[in-house]
Amino acid sequence: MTHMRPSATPPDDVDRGIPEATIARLPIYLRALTGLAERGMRTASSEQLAAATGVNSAKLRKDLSYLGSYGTRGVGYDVEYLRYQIAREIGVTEDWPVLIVGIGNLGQALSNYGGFSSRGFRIVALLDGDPARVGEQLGDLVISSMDDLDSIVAREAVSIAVIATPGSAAQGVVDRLVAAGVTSILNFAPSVLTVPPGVDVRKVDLSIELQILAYHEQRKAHGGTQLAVSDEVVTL
Amino acid sequence: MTHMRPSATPPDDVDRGIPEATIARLPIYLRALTGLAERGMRTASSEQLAAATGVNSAKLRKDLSYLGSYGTRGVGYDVEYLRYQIAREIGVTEDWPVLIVGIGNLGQALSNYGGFSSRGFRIVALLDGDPARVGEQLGDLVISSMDDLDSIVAREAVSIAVIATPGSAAQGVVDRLVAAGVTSILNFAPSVLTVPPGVDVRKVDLSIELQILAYHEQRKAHGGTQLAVSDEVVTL
DNA sequence: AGGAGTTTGTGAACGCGAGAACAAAATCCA
DNA sequence: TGGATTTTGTTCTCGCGTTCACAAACTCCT
Ligand SMILES: NC(=O)c1ccc[n+]([C@@H]2O[C@H](COP(=O)([O-])OP(=O)(O)OC[C@H]3O[C@@H](n4cnc5c(N)ncnc54)[C@H](O)[C@@H]3O)[C@@H](O)[C@H]2O)c1
Ligand SMILES: NC(=O)c1ccc[n+]([C@@H]2O[C@H](COP(=O)([O-])OP(=O)(O)OC[C@H]3O[C@@H](n4cnc5c(N)ncnc54)[C@H](O)[C@@H]3O)[C@@H](O)[C@H]2O)c1
Repeated sequence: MTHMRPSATPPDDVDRGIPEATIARLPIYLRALTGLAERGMRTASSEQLAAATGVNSAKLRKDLSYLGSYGTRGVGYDVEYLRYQIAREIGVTEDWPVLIVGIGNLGQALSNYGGFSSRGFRIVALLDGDPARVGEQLGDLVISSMDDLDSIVAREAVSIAVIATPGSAAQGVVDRLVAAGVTSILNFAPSVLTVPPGVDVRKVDLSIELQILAYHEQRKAHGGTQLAVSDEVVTL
Repeated sequence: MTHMRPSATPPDDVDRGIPEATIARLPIYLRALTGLAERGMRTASSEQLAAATGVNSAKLRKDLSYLGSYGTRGVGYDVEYLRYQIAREIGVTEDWPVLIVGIGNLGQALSNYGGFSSRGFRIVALLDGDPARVGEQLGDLVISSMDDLDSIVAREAVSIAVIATPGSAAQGVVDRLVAAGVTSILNFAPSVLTVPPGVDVRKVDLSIELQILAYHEQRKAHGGTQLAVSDEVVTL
């Protein structure tokens, strides 16, 4: 998908390229604004938003400036207006249909979770490879067979799917999802997925998160650099 | 915790500061090495590891070089030896005791998950604020009351905890965890947590992940920059 | 109307991480 | 033994993201 404009050199134009790091923070701002709106706040300064989100206020202002000049100097941002603008930028003014594959421990927890609907997503189907599970009722939905994948994706216009199968099954499932037309995937299985260009994969790996915590925890225990300058190993 | 060595200026010494980005990848290498070892592979080159992890081989070599010179030029890395060295660096040669607070949909899925034990963690307690849930058996464990938090943390020497309560309860739970002596927290609740210095918090937010996917998905649908140079809106 | 106070939007400096490229070190083979 | 081959460890460069700092823009009060 290397689409490049004819005259390449000049970085003219309304460069619509919002930095990836900013995009990852927009949902945080969105959530904070929703919270502020619920508490009746009409406007909010970048400092207030910074306090509510834990993001540095200058960084927050720069992030918002990528969307346009939606603030008023001396006043701040209109909470409701900014909330809508961010939702529009992210693309969650309407709900996205989402499909979950692998209805085990985790898949079940996800399908029971009510928080997605208020954040721009609607779970439209649950799929599992185990024939014994197919037909089982779970909330409003019934678990479907993998055989129905293509028809479901087509009927519901699904472009986002969640994988909660064991790691060994994940690549096979991805391939089928991609073949069915899914182009965005959230992967909970601990495996490296290969997808064709144009398909996005994000992964959530709880073991990795814990291991990162463990690393820092270990450092805390061992107190600084042991083999450093003579400074008794204190081991607090 | 602003501990700084007397003579500040020269960056001499065995600078034990491994970049955060590297630390986040070590668990990926660890998992890949475990997989390769299971398939009987004795040595692996950086290219092979790169293929198995989806990480650029140069980046991978640089990451590993922070741990020491564990490779052999012309040969590669000894799989078992490197696996152990990484596990040691992360701090998962022994299991860390972990405690989960909030045994709802998600907390239950986590406590049923078998994958943690093989990756350096052992769930030692489940806590819930709902008195009706206390005493309920769940696998090997029984749900404890929040009143037992301090004694459990002390008895099991817990330093890592997982929060899976509703967002509204999260800050209160964190405060209690910190007071009990927990210094690393993995948070699933969609709220910004405030903790004293010395305490690490990592968050996992599924809605945010989905929203990031939605953003890119929206871009795919609208085909490039619409208001750009005259170049018919193609909308593939 | 005008000055004091507030807050945004952004230019500029800086630091970190990614990746290319290559010299050094080890193996293999004749 | 020595040259070809493989692969690591590291240097160098570049781009992105963070942060500071401040002028511009707006409100409020007198
Ligand atoms: N449960 C957790 O808390 C947790 C934590 C971290 C990571 N994970 C990861 O999430 C994934 C799911 O975990 P889980 O505990 O829910 O596992 P699980 O075994 O409870 O559920 C897996 C489900 O996937 C289905 N499945 C298997 N192969 C399939 C296929 N080819 N096509 C469609 N469906 C298939 C199974 O029938 C089962 O229902 C795993 O990869 C696990 O490593 C889970
Ligand atoms: N379930 C999911 O798939 C999912 C997905 C994304 C995010 N989350 C988030 O994870 C968290 C848990 O989700 P869930 O679906 O398991 O919720 P849940 O309502 O099913 O479970 C929450 C549990 O926390 C307990 N609890 C409430 N207040 C408490 C307190 N003060 N102290 C101790 N325990 C307390 C409740 O008794 C309950 O058992 C929520 O913050 C949710 O937003 C969940």
